[in-house]
Amino acid sequence: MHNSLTAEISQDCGDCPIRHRAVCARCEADELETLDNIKYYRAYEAGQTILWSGDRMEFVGSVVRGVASLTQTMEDGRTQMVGLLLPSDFVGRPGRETAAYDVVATTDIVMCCFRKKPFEDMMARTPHIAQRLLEMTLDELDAAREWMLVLGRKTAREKIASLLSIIARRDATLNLRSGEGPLEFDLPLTREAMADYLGLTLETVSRQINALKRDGVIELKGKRHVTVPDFDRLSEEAGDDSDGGMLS
Amino acid sequence: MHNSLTAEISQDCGDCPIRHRAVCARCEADELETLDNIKYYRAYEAGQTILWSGDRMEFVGSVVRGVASLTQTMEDGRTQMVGLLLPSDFVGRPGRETAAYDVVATTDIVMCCFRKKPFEDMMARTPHIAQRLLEMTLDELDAAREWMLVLGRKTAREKIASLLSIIARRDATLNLRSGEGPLEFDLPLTREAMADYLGLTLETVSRQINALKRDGVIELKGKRHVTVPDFDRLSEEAGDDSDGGMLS
DNA sequence: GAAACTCCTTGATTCAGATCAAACGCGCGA
DNA sequence: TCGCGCGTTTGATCTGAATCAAGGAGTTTC
Repeated sequence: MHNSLTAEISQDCGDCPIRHRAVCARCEADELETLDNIKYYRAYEAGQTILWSGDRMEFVGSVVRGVASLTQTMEDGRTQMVGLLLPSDFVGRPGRETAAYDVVATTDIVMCCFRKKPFEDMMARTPHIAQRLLEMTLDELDAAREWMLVLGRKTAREKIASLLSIIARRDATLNLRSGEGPLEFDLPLTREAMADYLGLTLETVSRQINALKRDGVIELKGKRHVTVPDFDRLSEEAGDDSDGGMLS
Repeated sequence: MHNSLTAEISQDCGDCPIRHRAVCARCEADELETLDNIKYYRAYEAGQTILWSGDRMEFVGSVVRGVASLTQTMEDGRTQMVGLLLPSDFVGRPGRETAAYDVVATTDIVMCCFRKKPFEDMMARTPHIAQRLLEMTLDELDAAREWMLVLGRKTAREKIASLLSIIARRDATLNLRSGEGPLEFDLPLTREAMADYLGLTLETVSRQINALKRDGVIELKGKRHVTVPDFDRLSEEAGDDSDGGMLS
C-alpha cells in the first residue's frame, strides 16, 4: 500500500511524529522548498469537529497520528460514518469548494496540512501528483464499495469482524509488522463510533465483541486492547475471501 | 451535473442513439480525430456479464443506453450492488489493470467504448481529461458514501424511496424535464436487482413498493412504470434533506 | 472521597425485515 | 391453446438486532 500523498510531497518531515518515509518509500519531493512555507500542523482533541459538512475547505492534508471519521447525519439524528481516517490517510478534495461530510476527531489527532490553493496550483503544475491523487481516490472508492457490502449484507458478527480485520491490517502495515505472530492493537473507536460505522447500535456492538471474545476469535485486555491470535480465523468470521486479503 | 466523459471527448457522436452534447454542454473535443479509430460500440443483453471481477480490463467507456450494475458477491452467494450505471455514466478505471467488481447488464445495453491503452495515453497528454476524471471519481465516491447512509441507517421504506428518487432525478436530468409536473419513468431493475442494491430481500422490496403505492406516494402502471405525483413527498419519504437535492 | 462524568455491559422485550411457502399473471414458444 | 418460465405478489412464521432499562467500572472535578 502506498497511501500518503503528503509524505510523498514533503519528504523529510523532521518534526513529524511519524516518519513519513517509512510509509512511502518512493519519496522524492523536489517540491519541498516550494511547499515548506505552506505546510503546517494542526492538533485536535477527541470529539472535536475538524470540519463541518458544507464548510469551506481551506486545507488538504493527511493524518499524522490519531483517528478521524467522516460522518453523515440525518435530520432526526441517525448518523452513519462513511469513512475512517487512519494515520497516512489523506483528507480533502482538490477542486471542491466545500466539505461534503463532517470530519470529526475520534481520538486526539495531529494532521499535517497544506493550504488548499497553493496545493492545487502545485497539483496543476505536476501531473505526477494529480495522478497519485486519482489513484488514492480510486482506493477510497474501492474501500467505500467494500463497505457497502459490509453494510448491506453482513450480519452484526461479521460486521464487527470486518472492522477489526481492517484496523488490524492497517495497524500491521503501519508498524511494518507483517505475517508473524498474533496481532495486537488498541481500538481507536468507542463502541458508539463503531456502531456508527457499522450501521448497528452500540449495544449490539458490545454484545458481538464479547461474543467474539467468548469464542476465542479475539482476546481483550481492558475494553480497548485487542489481540488477534489467528488472523485467518478473524477473516473467516468477517466473511472475507480466505486469500488473506493482501492484494490490491 | 456534468457527467459524461466520453461525450466530452468524442463530441459529435453522430451514430450514438443518445445526443451526447445534450448531456455535456462543454464539449470541445479537439481529440476527436485521434480517437475515432479507437472508439467502438458494444451491445449486451439483459443479464449478460460485461466484465467479471478480476478480469483484465481492455476498455473504458460510458453507458449510452440501458442500465448496468457493479456487484460484489460473497462465497455463500449473498450479493450487494455497489454501483448503478445509468446512461452517461463512465465505466473503467484508468491506471488499474483488472476489474474490481462484476459489471452486469441489467437491461439490454449499449456502451460507447475506448480501448484502454490509447485512452490512457491521451489522458497522460491532456491534463484536462485527467482532471475531469478525478472530478468524476470524486462524484462516484460521494454517491457511494451517500449510499452507505442508505444501507446503514435507513428503513426499508426509506431505502425504496431513496432508490426511486435517484432514478427519477437521473431520468429527469437526462430528458431535460425539470421541475414541472409529475415525473414518470420505467424502473430499469427487477425487484431482485433493487433488493441487491438496497440490501433487502425481493419480497420486502415488493411489499414496500406496494405500500408506497397504497399511500399515494407513487402510482404504478403495470409492474415497472412509475409516476411520482409529488417529488418532494418522495424525498421526504426517503429521509432526504428537503432542499430538493439539486445542488452539487 | 463523593459526585458527576463518560463509556461499557447485560438483561428483557419488541419489531422490522428475513425466511419459508404458495400462487398469480403474463409473454412466449410449441 | 396449452403449458412453461420468469418476475412478482401475498401470506404465515421466525429471528436478529433494535429498543428500553439498569447497572458497573474507570475517569475527572471539586
